[in-house]
Amino acid sequence: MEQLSATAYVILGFVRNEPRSGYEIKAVVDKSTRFFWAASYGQIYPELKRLSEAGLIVGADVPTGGRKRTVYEITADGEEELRAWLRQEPETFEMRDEGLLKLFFADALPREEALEILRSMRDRRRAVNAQLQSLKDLKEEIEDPFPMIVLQGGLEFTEWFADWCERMEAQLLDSALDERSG
Amino acid sequence: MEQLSATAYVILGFVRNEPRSGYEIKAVVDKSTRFFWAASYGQIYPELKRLSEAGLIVGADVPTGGRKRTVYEITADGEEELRAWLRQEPETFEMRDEGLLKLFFADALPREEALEILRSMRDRRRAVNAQLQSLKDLKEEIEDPFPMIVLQGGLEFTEWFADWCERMEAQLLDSALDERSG
DNA sequence: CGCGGATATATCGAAACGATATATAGTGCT
DNA sequence: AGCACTATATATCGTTTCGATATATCCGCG
Repeated sequence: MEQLSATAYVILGFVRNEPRSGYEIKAVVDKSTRFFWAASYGQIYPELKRLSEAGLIVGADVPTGGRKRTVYEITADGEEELRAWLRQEPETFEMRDEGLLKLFFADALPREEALEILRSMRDRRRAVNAQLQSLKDLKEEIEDPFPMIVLQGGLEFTEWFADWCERMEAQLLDSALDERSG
Repeated sequence: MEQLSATAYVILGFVRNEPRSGYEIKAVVDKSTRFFWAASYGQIYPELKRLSEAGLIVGADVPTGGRKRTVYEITADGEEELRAWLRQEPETFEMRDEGLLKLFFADALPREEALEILRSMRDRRRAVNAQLQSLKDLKEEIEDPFPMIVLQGGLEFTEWFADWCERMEAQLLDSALDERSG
């Protein structure tokens, strides 16, 4: 069998404990893993077909009134495939941060405008932190601790990053003073 | 004019102070911005053509022996375009971390194997930290402070992340003990 | 009853990824 | 001098992903 994409395992993970439709998978991804692994409809629906053909999930037609709807459950093979993947060393780690990119080239701006980049970055991280906090607030206590650990990591990360921005802003202000006085 | 991609600005930034070929741009990206903004040949060469046609850079044929070679410089228009972009609020922030994704679904594994994910993540962050440290070591003191600030940020981030992995590992071990004793 | 938003699936062009083809230059080894 | 290997340089191409949108039904609210 072809190597599955990480997005395939996102799907396996989310249909593991309860049956879900493609739409529901997209919704739950957007409320949780999106911060470190996003998925679009253009990935999810074709992937559901592939996983179904491979026998790792099974779909059941559960229409809501007259609108057709297919919910998927994981199979025993799918469970095993998911666990096998979880046991492998994580490979992909990618980051795309336009803020860091702008900061990298900030020498092209007057110093005061360069500082503005750091302030934007800080504000953005704080905003995401608030977003994560509201996610945390509406979550009841559950037996599976891992989603909460990851969410807590997101909270600490955004806090750390925002603080780093402030420290760097202060450092740049200090060095500007040094140059003028010394 | 069409909106330029962030990768276009990476190119503008790197040809700003010295003329560079597409190959050299790829090389310098791979040694610096790759950690928060990667670029492939498939983006760079077409983008060089577009930027050249738009008058934001100019190419000069500077062959090495019999091998043709085009190096690009930024124009006054290109400088202005770069600065205008730097002044805009950063938009894109994306992360894809297969480690966090596996951790998120780690309840599907026995607890001991789940901890192994955190150990892998920690090791990986430490390895990247060492990589960044060696980059830092071979860099002489220069007037532009921003690339070094960003590099220092990468060092602190990888350290923070590795430490977080260790803290979470300890926390999971503790809670496992609690369950057994209480 | 009708409007707007949520549910549900599908698709499609544009962009990005990443691997590789092609060709020449330089470097080191025997 | 001959050879292999790596670096330089540009180009391309199939696959994947993004993200926006088309289509259709359902439900709640006024």
